[in-house]
Amino acid sequence: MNYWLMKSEPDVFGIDDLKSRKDQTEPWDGVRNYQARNMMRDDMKKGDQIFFYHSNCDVPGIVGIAEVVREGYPDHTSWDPESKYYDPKSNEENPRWFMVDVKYKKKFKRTISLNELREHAQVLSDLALLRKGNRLSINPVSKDQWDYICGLE
DNA sequence: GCCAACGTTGGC
DNA sequence: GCCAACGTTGGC
Repeated sequence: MNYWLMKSEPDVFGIDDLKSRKDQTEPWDGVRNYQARNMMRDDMKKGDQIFFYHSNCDVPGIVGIAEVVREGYPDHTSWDPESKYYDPKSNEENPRWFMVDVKYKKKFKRTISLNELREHAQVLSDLALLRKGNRLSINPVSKDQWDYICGLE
């Protein structure tokens, strides 16, 4: 099993939004970055665990856990001209962008903030999230990192 | 709102 | 293939 961290802006779609969705499940659409696409298309498997990260907000940090419930499939918003994620270079015959479905698992009692994670830089030195200039919306997390961060709650 | 870091685009 | 210009991300 693999572990991931996925960023989302709580003003747009936060963990409470995921929890209140039908089946507590949502397609992770709108990702328009090739590295992130490749991870969703090739690497994220059913049952993989996900840290749900809130970005661009008062206290950025990990707020809970989700799970991959459907593996990579074409992101149909990419060929919908009405969608804000529309990409004229993508179409149904030759989809350029992919997504996975994620399901709510739990919300942490408190936010494990980016600042707090930085305080553990000794242990989490390889955490992609903490690397300078990291803007990837999906990051791999090792099992050790996963267990350690879960222990912080 | 600012700005550093990074990705993408397109002319050459 | 280079690189300047531009757009986006995301912390602060």
